[in-house]
Amino acid sequence: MTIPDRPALPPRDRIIDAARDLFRKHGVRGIGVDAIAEAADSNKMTLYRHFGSKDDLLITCIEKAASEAEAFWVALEEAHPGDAKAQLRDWVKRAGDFVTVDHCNCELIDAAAQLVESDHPARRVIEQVRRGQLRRLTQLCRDAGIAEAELLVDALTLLIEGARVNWRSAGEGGASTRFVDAAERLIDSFATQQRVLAVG
Amino acid sequence: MTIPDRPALPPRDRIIDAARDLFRKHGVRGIGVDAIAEAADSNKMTLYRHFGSKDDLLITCIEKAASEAEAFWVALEEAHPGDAKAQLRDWVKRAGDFVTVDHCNCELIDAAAQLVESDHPARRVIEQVRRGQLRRLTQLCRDAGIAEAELLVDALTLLIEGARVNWRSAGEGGASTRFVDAAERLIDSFATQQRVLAVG
DNA sequence: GTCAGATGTGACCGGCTGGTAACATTGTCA
DNA sequence: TGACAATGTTACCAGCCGGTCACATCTGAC
Repeated sequence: MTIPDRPALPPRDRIIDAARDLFRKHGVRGIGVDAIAEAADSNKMTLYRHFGSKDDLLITCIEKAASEAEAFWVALEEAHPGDAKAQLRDWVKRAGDFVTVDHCNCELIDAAAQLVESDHPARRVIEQVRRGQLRRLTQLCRDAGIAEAELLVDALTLLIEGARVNWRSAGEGGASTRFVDAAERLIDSFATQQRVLAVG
Repeated sequence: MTIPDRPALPPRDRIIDAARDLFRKHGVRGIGVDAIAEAADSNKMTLYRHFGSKDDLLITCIEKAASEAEAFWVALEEAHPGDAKAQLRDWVKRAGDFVTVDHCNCELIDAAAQLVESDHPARRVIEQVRRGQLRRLTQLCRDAGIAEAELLVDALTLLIEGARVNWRSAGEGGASTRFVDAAERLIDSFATQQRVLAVG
């Protein structure tokens, strides 16, 4: 157990890392603070000195995931400066990895979606992060010349959320590995704008 | 509280109905047997006389949802006898309602997916039900003349699971209302078979 | 009426979990 | 060395929850 490969990290960071990992694997409700502290090679008391409550820890995790998502967009722009179409194509591929690689931090968001009590303090943060992501992706689609950018983004949202859920329940052999293919087809459909009811 | 509009239903059925509703809303982990019994206008003891454990109740709920899904396919065949293309088009529309209407029984399945412990007794049932659904949908696509039926089914799976998750977390205003549009575009794409990398 | 089976009621147990208190340990800086 | 802050350890509390027990109530069949 524990994470012996980064001894230099202070307890607070180790706790956040462990919490993100375990929240992802077991759900927010499925893991206890004791287990988180132990996995972080720390203890419950230190956890509560840094985070006032389990919810507080959860929010911190989400915020860290959000800041990493920020880096995602920066990398996209740096890889294809000024080329929105290339960025969109690259976005699909990276999102595909993002979903199927085990280190998928966004999974935090739907782990937290289990908190159906809509007044949960984490919901606000989650909504804010999600809105930011959607705004950026919509702008990217628009820059890439997609007319109905909002529609495409909604469709891509369904695909990516479905892929995350499916990955967690079905794993390697599941449908989530087809995310990239499906996303590219949708983008094609919106880019060419030729909607015929081909079936029937 | 309680469900006063069906007094004739025996306690066992009321408990199943209440459990499905509450599992859906709060997740399997988020609701207690006491609350289920009370919502069913019954009590915990009667619950445990009919179901050996909470897990047992969960499995019964999933099985009932599965049998209703069976009725779904029967209705589809009756509505368009022998016309696979029409059935596929209708499937999309019905699945769209299925997802966005609050009475979405399939949500049980991903509520149960929170049970990440892979040895949970409900997992077996869930996997079995899911496989059956996929098989039927694949056959329908094939009958409708889709060559790469498995690929299309995987893509539709992602869409529908994403729509369910998104509906729960975002509701009316969310992306899940675009499910039908996205699904039709995907079907078009697979039916016409003309995949050009239109973007870029 | 009465008998049996199903249902309802309240109390209870044990384990887990979020959270706290008190004290011990370590490490660092002067 | 001494002092201080951060961290670790142990024990504990309270509440919730899955599950059980003993007993009361109801209902329909005969």
